[in-house]
Amino acid sequence: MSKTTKRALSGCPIDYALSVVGDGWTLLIIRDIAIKGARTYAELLEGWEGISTNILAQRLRHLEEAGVLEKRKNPTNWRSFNYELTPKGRDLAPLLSELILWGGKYNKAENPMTDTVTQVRSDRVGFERNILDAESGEN
Amino acid sequence: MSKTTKRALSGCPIDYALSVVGDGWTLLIIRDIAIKGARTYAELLEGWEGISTNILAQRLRHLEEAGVLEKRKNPTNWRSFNYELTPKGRDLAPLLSELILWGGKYNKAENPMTDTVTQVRSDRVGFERNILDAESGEN
DNA sequence: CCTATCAACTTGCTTTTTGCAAGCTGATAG
DNA sequence: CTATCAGCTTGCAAAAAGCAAGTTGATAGG
Repeated sequence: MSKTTKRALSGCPIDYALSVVGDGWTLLIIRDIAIKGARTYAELLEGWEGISTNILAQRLRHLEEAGVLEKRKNPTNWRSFNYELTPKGRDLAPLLSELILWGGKYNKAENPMTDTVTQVRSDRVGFERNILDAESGEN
Repeated sequence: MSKTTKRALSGCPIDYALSVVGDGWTLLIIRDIAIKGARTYAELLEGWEGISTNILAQRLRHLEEAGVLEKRKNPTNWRSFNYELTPKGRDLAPLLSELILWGGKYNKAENPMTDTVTQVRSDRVGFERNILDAESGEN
């Protein structure tokens, strides 16, 4: 299923959404940026699940091209870059909410992120505002 | 990224959710059942995007094992089966809403499913109730 | 200048997953 | 006892993911 087959062209909004964020890694990257506060390439590499470096680079490029992320110079470390969500990326906040609620409801494993589930359950609006209102330069 | 690596075990609800519905095809299958009303293997094969038969079989097995789908005999055609959403599967309705809203907002292609986007925008509760209240035997 | 540093990638190769076409299965209608 | 047909399997080629090691390039320190 190549990236630009009938998939994105079917015109179905679900299909379009999945063509942008529908692979196994993309929403974890967005989670790390939106919730965990990861910003640099190195921070994203260290995520809990261990994405490999070539795949991370590829996905970041894809997300930039899709207008979900923006790469900008880190103001304090000249050789580092910050990946930030664009408004389009921040608009994924409600999707994250639903993933957290559904995952929190049905995942029976031990849960280090119980606090996040609890937060979304008790104050979904606040959770999403944290993501939506994130300042990132101008945008 | 095998199906049962650290991914599902990280305890993160997003990670768990993605381990169940996070690949490119799964949510399209759920869309076809929940929205398009597809029920049989053959109907699912004919979806707009053209999933291949071995992958469809694999995904259906995975979704059954995860408790999202249920396979039951078709009452009118003895050699056919119906795939139906379980309560866990129907609980994905809000996730579909968000995908549709996000996809509808940012997809700039021609859009055969504009009606669905419009419906979710104007009556999200009703849209989700259609999925959540679907009768499917006992459940 | 010139060399070491280090964040951010690339590259090359192996393993896994996907895609496609063709074939198998098995209950029943005729 | 044979054809049918929905629902799959199987085999093989192509694409994607995973892993380890190497490359790049601006600058800080000598």
